[in-house]
Amino acid sequence: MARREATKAEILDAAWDIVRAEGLAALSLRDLAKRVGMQAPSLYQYYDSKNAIYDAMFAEGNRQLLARYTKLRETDDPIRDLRVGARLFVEFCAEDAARYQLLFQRTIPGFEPSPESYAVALEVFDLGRGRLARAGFAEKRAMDLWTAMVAGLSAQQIANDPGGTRWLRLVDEVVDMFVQHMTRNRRRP
Amino acid sequence: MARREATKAEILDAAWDIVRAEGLAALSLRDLAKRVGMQAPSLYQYYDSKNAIYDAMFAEGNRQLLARYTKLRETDDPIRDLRVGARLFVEFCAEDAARYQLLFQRTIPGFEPSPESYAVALEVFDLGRGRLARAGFAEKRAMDLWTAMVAGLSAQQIANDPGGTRWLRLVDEVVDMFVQHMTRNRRRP
DNA sequence: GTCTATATTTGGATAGAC
DNA sequence: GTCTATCCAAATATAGAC
Repeated sequence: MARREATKAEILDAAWDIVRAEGLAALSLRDLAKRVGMQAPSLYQYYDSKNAIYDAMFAEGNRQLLARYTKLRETDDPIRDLRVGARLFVEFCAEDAARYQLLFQRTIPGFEPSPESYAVALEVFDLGRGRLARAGFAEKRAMDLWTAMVAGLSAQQIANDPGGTRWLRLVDEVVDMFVQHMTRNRRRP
Repeated sequence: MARREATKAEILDAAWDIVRAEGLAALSLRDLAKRVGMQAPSLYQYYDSKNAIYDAMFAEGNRQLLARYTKLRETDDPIRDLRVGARLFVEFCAEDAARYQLLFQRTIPGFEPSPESYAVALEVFDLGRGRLARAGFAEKRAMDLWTAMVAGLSAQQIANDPGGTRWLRLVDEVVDMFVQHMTRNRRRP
């Protein structure tokens, strides 16, 4: 039935509302049920446990990110694509701190994503790696450097200027710095 | 009495043991009391609340970091000092994920550091800013770029290679990349 | 200063009626 | 499929005896 899927989606939406307002760790089944007009035990008709809800949120967040990435069409300027992609990522992180915490930090004791959900996260990662390789940076070291810089911009933006653009507007500069550095040091021991 | 201070320190040590083993959010007064051989209510003789314990841990963590920084004596090569300082920071973060979470992320609902504890964190920040200025990078933009890169290396090291050196060993390269970039783009609009 | 006892709240999860 | 009732566990915090 589509009805069931609609209810599951409604529950997830309410869960996002709660974690955005109260913090990721503050999610409780009672609050969640109240918000969708149910009693708490009824939630178990839709999700097997609280962690199953976190897991569905994890997968959904990664699918959102994947959707934005795939919507970006590649141009004939892969460096420009890198800038756009990096900006997309930092914006995605900055617009929802709770989601960022769920997707990229491991702060909920006892929760870890299921293999199926984690597969979506891997897809995102591989897509990013592909874009980077297409720009000429296929080595593992390049990808490690790249992820560190994008992660750092995101972390600082969220932690020290939520809602602002203080680190977001450094994205282009960082990408250029990276590209120049990697180009200059190409193929050296 | 020094006895009281010794007991407070013992409690803090036990709290660090717990969060390192179980996660920052998994700290409970019952477990903590058991570990120091008390009943839970007795802890209130030493700390007013659970958040007061988090607060003391926050201050202690920052004092540890500050101590390591001040132990680094400045040389006549400020760029080299930057490398050493950045490595120190990433190592400090990587060696204790729970401490990193407490000091640099805001994941405990309802906890925020007291002004006194936060003052220590500011001291750390100012010290880093001073080192960076001494190397010739005094602009706010430079500091923002710098913190993003160091934070990114730390975050990736903790999240994706705990106990390893995969991002730690990129520190020197990142510092050089930063220095070359900032030097090249110096004094431009 | 430490304890026992307990208040109070909150939470995840299950049983079983309807 | 939703509810009520409840279980069970865990948690912070307080009161008051010793």
